[in-house]
Amino acid sequence: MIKDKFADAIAPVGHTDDDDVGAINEILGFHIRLAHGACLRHFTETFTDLDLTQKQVSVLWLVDDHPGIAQTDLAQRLRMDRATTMAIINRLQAKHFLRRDRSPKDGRKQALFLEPDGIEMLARAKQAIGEHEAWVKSRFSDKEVRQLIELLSRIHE
Amino acid sequence: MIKDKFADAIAPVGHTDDDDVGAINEILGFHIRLAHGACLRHFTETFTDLDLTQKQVSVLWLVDDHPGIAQTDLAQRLRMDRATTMAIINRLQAKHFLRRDRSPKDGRKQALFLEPDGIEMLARAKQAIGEHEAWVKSRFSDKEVRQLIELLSRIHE
DNA sequence: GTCTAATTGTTAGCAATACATACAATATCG
DNA sequence: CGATATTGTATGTATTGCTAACAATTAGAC
Repeated sequence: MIKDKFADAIAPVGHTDDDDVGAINEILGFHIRLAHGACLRHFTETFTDLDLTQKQVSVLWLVDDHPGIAQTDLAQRLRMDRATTMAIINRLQAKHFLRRDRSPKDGRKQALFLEPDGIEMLARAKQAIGEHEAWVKSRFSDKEVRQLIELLSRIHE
Repeated sequence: MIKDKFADAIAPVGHTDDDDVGAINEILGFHIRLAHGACLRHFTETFTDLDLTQKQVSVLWLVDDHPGIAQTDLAQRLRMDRATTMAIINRLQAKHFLRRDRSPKDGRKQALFLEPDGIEMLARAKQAIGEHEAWVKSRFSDKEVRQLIELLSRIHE
């Protein structure tokens, strides 16, 4: 019944209006992190029913786009280390969303493939991503979206 | 000796070139998250010696900007819930970077103040943030930085 | 003023990264 | 063949984000 999250009204401590000193608000990285937080929060809400995280959806999506992809390749594309990738793959496998096949070409590698459950879940996830994206993009014109993607890409590429 | 992180060379699985289907690369949220990841990773590297996380620095900074701020107010500004804020404050207090004083005006609130160690650490942190910011901003013109901040603000505000 | 409701801090617990490290199996190359 | 690198795996730790419950305090309704 109690809406905990951010319902808390703030009791302003002093006088400051967030735009005084060598303000934290001038730090680009600060805004990137806040925007990410807002984004991730809305994503999580949107995916409450599907019980999937952003990382998990990304993995399903990439495995679908690249059947037989290896864990290392996945990790590289999503900028994760191998241990973290393992944890995510394990969770998805436990839910029967994907399977590991030993790669015939390279015995060290595990080729990843979506299971039927995973294919269905991905379809639903893409639907939900549509909503989520609409929420994000509602703030921008098409031109601004392209601009934003271009600028952000310079950071992570 | 082994540079684990992202040293893994990728073994391209197939043919795809990342720009075929209803690509994941067209999702704005995806780029926000990758950019955030890259940002956070560099931040963490920059702050290895200081042993501070991004959240912790933000808290120190805000407590310095708003002496006597309450935890709820902090949480609201950084978009965290109360429990998470507690954990962060506890860690910072354990390091003697700040202290809790019961607020004289509202017995429920804890007024936060930096301790001498915290003040010194924040000074060093701001130095490090300068480097970190330079790394981020090196990709952009001044105009683009302002643009980016303006656009990102629309998401988290 | 009193009683009820809301706020604030706190504690405990859980899930999901993110990372380091070490190990085994496999592949590659001199 | 033998040294080295790659890949997956297992373990362990830290941080974050959230829920749920509880006590103390305050604010509001009446």
